Amino acid sequence: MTLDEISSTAVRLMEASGVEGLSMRKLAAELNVNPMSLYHHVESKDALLALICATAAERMHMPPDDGAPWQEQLMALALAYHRHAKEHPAIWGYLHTHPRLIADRRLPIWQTLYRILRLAGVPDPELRRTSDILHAFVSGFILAETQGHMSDDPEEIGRTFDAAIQLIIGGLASATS
Amino acid sequence: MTLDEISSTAVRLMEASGVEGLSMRKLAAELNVNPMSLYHHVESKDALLALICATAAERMHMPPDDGAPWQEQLMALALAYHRHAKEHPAIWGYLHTHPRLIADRRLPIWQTLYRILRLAGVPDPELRRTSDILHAFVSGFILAETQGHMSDDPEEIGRTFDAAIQLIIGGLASATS
DNA sequence: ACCTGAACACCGTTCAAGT
DNA sequence: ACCTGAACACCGTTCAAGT
Repeated sequence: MTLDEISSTAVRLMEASGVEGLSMRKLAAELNVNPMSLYHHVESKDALLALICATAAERMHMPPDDGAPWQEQLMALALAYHRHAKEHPAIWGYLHTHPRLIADRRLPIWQTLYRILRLAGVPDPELRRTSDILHAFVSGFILAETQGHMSDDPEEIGRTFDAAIQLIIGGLASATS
Repeated sequence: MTLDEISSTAVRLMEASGVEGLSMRKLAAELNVNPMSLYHHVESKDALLALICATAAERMHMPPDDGAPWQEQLMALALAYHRHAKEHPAIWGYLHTHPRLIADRRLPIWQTLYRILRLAGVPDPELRRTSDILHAFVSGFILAETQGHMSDDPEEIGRTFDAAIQLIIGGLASATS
């Protein structure tokens, strides 16, 4: 039994029945192993969830720099992030309620966001603050969506997401002009 | 033993040791009562938490209409909300991860926000969407803050919060002009 | 080094019985 | 109507013992 097997089985359980559907005991049963054996590969349940989130954040595919205006690139990044979160709702739901787990600035998401914000004219000393704000905003949106606070109609949610990003773009433009 | 006693004791436990510090069994012990007695006053733990959140949302004090420009009133509302959330971090942490619990449009927070957005020139059919976006943004910010994703320095957090609201104001201004 | 079983200290909640 | 004790079906994790 490897760490990879453990974490991919845990991901399967989460995708099947949410974070609350993942327990160390169920995970062990799924792997035909004693619950305590897991603790030889992972320090705790929290550590396992942190590992799963870190892996998901690392693997997230980022849109490349296509030379388009920053407004378009920011919209593309937001849409990619949103799509990714919707494809793995359990993991990203957990991650957005534990924002520490995505704090590592070397992650592709932050590198890409920094590049686009520089393009938008955000000065270097403001990059950290501005990227924190934008990520908090998008996190809050996705959390509201996954918790069913938004409309039930996916098209209306799409329009609302668009409007949200347009609002951010307008705000950034007015701050840097 | 009344519902009020139950919920105010539950709030005390939450403020002392977070949501995870509240259990039906500890709550019963605190009230010198059998754990099962609680279920004669409350349907479930979730229902109790929903009641606590609803009460907190209703009681939130809103800044009055002082005739100031919408930008100032929106900033004042955001600051009041932020302050309130910081004073009761456990309740608002739970509420922001369960946004359904603040969905009731009759709550003072929504009434006030609608009034200010109308002042800002947001057309009536857009009020619902725009207020959802703004609330999601502020929720995401507060969640990031309470989870320790933001800076440790309260002054820096204050500056970041200011910048966040200025960004929203700039975005609203560019959308309605 | 890796795995195990028994146990500890908890949970929320059901159910039948008491007053 | 309100409260109770015992029980059910779970948790995460510690610890001592096995190979």
